[in-house]
Amino acid sequence: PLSSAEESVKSLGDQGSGAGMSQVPPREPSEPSESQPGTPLPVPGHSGLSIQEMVAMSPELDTYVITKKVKEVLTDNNLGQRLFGETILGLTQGSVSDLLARPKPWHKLSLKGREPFVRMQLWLQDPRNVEKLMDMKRMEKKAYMKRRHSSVSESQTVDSLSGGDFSQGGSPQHGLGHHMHQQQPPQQHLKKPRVVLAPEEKEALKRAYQQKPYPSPKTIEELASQLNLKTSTVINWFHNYRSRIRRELFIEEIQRGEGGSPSTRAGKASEGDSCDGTESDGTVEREGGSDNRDEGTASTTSSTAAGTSSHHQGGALDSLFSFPESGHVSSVATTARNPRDSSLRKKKAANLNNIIHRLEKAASKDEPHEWEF
DNA sequence: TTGGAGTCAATAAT
DNA sequence: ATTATTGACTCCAA
Repeated sequence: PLSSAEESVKSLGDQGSGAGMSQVPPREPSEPSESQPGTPLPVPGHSGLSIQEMVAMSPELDTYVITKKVKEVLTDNNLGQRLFGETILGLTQGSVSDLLARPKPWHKLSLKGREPFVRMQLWLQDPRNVEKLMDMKRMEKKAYMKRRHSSVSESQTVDSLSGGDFSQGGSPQHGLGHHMHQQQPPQQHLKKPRVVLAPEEKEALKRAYQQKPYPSPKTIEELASQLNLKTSTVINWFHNYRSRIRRELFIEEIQRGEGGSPSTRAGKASEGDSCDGTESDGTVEREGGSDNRDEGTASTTSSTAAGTSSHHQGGALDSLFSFPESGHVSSVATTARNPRDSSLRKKKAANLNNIIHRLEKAASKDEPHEWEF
């Protein structure tokens, strides 16, 4: 019943005040050459504007609703993330999985980050797209079967013909930028063993993170040697961890107010919370009764009413002084009260440290600089 | 250079 | 077979 896939992305204000015309890329849809700036994926039918343009004009989209719907459609039709991702979004399976499972709220996305969601929205718009994908799936299977058959009975591989098949769809839109090192030829070299951190190492890193989300190069070196890891690995770990923690905060922000049914408590006691007393958690966590919320400064109140959400207009002020994080320092300290889910509190604390880090960094700069909130 | 955003792609887990 | 996880890499802005 509750479908209403948000608003469409149509209706374009034309060139009312449209600055310059679209520069006609002298590039003819020639061969499978890599178009750099243009539109990698054809983008369904829509007028001739690139997705980039559409993304720029797109109204606010509810990424949560969109991914929910996409997941539903994919499973209902037995369509995999790989095919969907490569064909519709121009992304790999892993990226699709991540995107569908943990979509960041629209206002936190960069122009680039919004692209996949606009594509999904467009895709959902026309049911015929599902049919098309299913057809492709069939074709792939057929080709696969054929290949398997010929390989056993016939030694000859006519790949040369390269009937083009579907593969040309345009997945390699990633074009430049992936000219990894060597590996193609019979290079008996080695494929990077792919570092896999042991659970204990991760624990140690997390502990270090709690203490210092932004370790100095000195600290990083120490950690690296102590854990016997490459410095770059430690650096990458911190980059990734910060980034992923941040995203979880966004998600919790969205889920808040999840009406619906008293489904299974998404408690998800993840993170072992290996609190080794080292907490040093300066976060106050008084147990306040009322849970007063958005004061004059309404934080992103995603009225994620289960389903048929109409048009939530407001919001405009949300991302106002949107530092990487939303919410205000004071808010964080105050809101940290929420007995259940100590991990949430921990994350908020990390978030606070994050902000503090920035403030200190900025404060140490030459000029007294002023905060432009 | 540092940090953030997006992804890739190997490999874990279902 | 698919989907989930995650270290590393590219691109960018400050």
